[in-house]
Amino acid sequence: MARPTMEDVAAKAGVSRALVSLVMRNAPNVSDERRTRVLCAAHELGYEPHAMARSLASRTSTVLGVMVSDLRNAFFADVVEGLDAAAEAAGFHLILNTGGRSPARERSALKSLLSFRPAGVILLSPVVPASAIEEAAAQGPVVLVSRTSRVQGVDTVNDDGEAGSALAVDHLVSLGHRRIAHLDGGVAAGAAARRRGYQQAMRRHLLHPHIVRSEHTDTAGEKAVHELLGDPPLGGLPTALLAGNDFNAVGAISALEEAGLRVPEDVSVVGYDNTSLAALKHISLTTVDQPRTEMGRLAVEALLERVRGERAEPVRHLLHPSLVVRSTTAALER
Amino acid sequence: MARPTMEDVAAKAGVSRALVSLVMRNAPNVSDERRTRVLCAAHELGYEPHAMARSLASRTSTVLGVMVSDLRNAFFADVVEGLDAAAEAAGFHLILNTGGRSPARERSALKSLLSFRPAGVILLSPVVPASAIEEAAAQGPVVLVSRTSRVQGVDTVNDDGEAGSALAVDHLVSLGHRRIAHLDGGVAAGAAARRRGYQQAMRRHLLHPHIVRSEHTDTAGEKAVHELLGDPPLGGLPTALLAGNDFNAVGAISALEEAGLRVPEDVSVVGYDNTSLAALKHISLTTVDQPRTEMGRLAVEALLERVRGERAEPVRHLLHPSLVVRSTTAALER
DNA sequence: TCTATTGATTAGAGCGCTCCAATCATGTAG
DNA sequence: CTACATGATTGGAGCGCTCTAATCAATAGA
Repeated sequence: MARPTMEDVAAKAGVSRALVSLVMRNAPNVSDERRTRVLCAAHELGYEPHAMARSLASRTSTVLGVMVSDLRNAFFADVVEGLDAAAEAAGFHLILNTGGRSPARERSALKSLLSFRPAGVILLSPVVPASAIEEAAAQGPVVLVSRTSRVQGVDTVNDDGEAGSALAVDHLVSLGHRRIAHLDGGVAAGAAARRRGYQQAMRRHLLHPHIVRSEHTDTAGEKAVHELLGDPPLGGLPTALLAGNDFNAVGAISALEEAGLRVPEDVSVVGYDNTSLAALKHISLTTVDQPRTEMGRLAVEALLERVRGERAEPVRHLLHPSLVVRSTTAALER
Repeated sequence: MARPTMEDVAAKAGVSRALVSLVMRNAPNVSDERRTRVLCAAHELGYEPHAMARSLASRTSTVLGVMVSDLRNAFFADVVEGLDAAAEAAGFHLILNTGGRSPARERSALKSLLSFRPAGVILLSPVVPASAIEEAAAQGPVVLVSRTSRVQGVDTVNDDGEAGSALAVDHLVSLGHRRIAHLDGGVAAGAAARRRGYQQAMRRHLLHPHIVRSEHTDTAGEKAVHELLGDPPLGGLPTALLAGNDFNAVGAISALEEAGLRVPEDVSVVGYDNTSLAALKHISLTTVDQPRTEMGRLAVEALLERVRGERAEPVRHLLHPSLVVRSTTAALER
């Protein structure tokens, strides 16, 4: 026997299908007597409304399309948690895709999401061209996370990479450091902002920026330190390092220690992302924390504001990171 | 203007709605001439079929409900990646929920998923009682990942925790170790199997198991080592440790090193899970790897076999882990 | 007494699609 | 030629629901 429908409940409760519909949406103007009768019948039959039929008939959707470029990245997994919590609280559901950082796959993933006519779409660090985003935006509200874009009518939620780097530099300067190098994340998402923030902060303190091209991996961090030690900048070896992310920082630390330099006594190191890695006592890395779950929450909030028609102008959230000071930074010994 | 419907495409192409439907499902027995005409019209209008309407009309679903107990756990994030890849390849979509390890929240999350009448449901390490799983199973196929259950008609996909521990113990024994302790994961999911596997493997080698109650965190690993050092077992301090997971192992290592013991020269340590942590050169932890993405793939496969009616008997996949030997284990020096 | 007024209830159309059965072309054998 | 396949095309019902407008009952006002 198939799952019961509204018709079955109506028959059992001896009312019309429309009344059942009203009760299921707990509309006002239904007598208590009928309401309980319908509710009982529904319960006895194990009836649950059919979300898709409801969506089709009401021409509204409770589904939010989410495309994640890479779920393996703990950052996005955390954002999705925030997304889900906020969506659930508002009675919405997530339909989720991964794009694998391939424009072609992401494009088809996006198309796939749109075929469900979601209330809106949230894209986490997409690599698709702006045109694809524009197309999606023509179908409904779009929120971009960890990606900026000037597409009309698209909201964005980003972490303020510049501010994060500034926070780190300020911290190091306050500890007396003046020769601070940056191990940069290359083309990785967000790396440009971090680099910019570093440069600006250094100039603000009237210090010379020194950037070593690197990547967001521990081996790249090691390699960068080797380069630095092999070919020190004019002013001498840096006394502090701002790594592109935590993995890079850990690599840098192990290379420093191998070279006989102590962290933080000889060199201070700051990471970025506050991954679970950084929190390990064994590593205890000073790092920049981004409010990841909060980013998810804000993304849903922005989307729902549009869905509800409460706002039409685009909003661009730039979230403030915070510095988590642990044991890899110390005052400069003179 | 609203999104175009099949009707619009039919009008534009000068054919009936039914023909458009046939073309969209690329059914046979449609003349090439009409097919291209419909396809052109659809393309010009930017028409895409409405997945929910399609689902409602065809009484079939391309949606798989997925409930994840905790997405922040990298293990599940990886499984979801596998899930998504397999689902996409088969033309299915994921609708995803998180349960936050709370039975109440999970229950409502599950209900929520079922309201979409998915083709089936996949639960990742759910904490809901068997009755809830039974209810879900009454509505359609259910696959359990990282949770065993004897519920009728439910498939399960698990990593073989016993085999993993055995692998680790065998490795240590082959290196000459005989006093091997286990830092156990307590009530964490999967910990019991790992403990069992350790005990069985030790007995098989005619060795005395020694279990230290611990948890899946680095601080717990440290604490466990302190206990071990403060109150050594009868036969003397262990020369090798099998930790409950990688975090625990890292904590154990730092406690050992603090106590002046070298890893692996004095004590070998094996982790479990092969997290990104273990792969860091700085840590380079020997650990047990579970085929996470593969687990996701198998879960979808099992589900779709049921959906397609290819199988009725329950299947219980037990995936074989493998040992990743890195630098925290070495032959016992005598 | 009759008409408004209000609140509770329901019939019926329709959301965008699929699917069955019916129809309409063709060609092919009798 | 007619009869009959065979393949291409279409009308129309219906998936499970919502929503508008209509209906009905009950009370209040004149």
